[in-house]
Amino acid sequence: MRIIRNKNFNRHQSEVENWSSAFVERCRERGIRLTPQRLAVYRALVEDLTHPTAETLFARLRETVPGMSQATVYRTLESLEKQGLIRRVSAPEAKGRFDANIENHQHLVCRVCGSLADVTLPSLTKSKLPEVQGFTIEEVDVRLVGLCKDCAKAKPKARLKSLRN
Amino acid sequence: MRIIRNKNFNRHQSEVENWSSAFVERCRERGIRLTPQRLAVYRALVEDLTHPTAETLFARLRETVPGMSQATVYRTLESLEKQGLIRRVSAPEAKGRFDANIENHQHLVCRVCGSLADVTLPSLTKSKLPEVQGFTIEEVDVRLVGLCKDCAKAKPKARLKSLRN
DNA sequence: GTCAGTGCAAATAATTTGCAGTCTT
DNA sequence: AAGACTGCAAATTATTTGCACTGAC
Repeated sequence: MRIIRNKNFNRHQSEVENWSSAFVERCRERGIRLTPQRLAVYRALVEDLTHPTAETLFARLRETVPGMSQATVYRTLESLEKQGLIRRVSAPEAKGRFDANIENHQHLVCRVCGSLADVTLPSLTKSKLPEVQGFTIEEVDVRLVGLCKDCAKAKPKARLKSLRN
Repeated sequence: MRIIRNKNFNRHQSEVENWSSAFVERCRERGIRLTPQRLAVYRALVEDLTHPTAETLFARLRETVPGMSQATVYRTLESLEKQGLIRRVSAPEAKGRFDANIENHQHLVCRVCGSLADVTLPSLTKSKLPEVQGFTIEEVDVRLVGLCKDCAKAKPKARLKSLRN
């Protein structure tokens, strides 16, 4: 079982460039208007491997892109998601989290600190889509919920605690 | 591949009774205080198979339980979740959805209408937890995203549309 | 009697929307 | 030039919190 996981929080600059130019190309192909804001939002998402929220992205973008507005970030993320150019990751904490990686992969979610990491489990990824009568499955979204290394170290009895509390 | 799915939106009354008394018992065992409100919230969740939001539950409860407050619903759901007596379902629409069924099962999420249905895929359910270095997996949460029967009928070209839009 | 649980109302957080103006194509 | 996209601010939606009171154990 081979695990692909990024320990760093930022993607390599060269990769960011690749992703961005691929993005520009895809937008052109599809006739999606390419504004500086849109590219900036996409780029910021590509750079950040922590699956940031819309708010987090906005906080960063407002510092680098003069006049960047909250609404634009929200609208852009929504529209890119519709285009299938980015992905929204299911985060049951009622906060949207986004991911520029639209390849099939899974997510590790720490139930203590809420951290979200990518992981690729070939066993899950390669298996074909299951079949369910009366429902057209297009995508399988797998969240592996548990304890990240740090939280496992820090709170070995977290589960017991939470049950008692 | 055996599919277990409920077509009705409400659980059978007799089942509701069973679940409720099991709940009462578990609370007693664990020393969790059993207030009428708490039982009412649990019961309302058991009755409703649509994986309702906190708001939806509150809307119903306020009609039947005099004086039931919003805060209580939110607080109760949160505490029952911590106890592992109910489950929060990952709904990437940034709205919490809950489920009284804590057995291992998967969810069908329609990307058009947002409906959420239970499904049990033995192939996924029976397979043992995957292993990932440096992360303790406690639970695998699988969402099968696609089109429900109604939306597949109504919008056969929904995907194309959304790509264009 | 104790303290976890509750109701109410107000606060905070997260996201969306209206509208006038701007910039991509 | 057309209209998709943006900024700003206000509105809405979702969830949380403080505090005084109540009721389960």
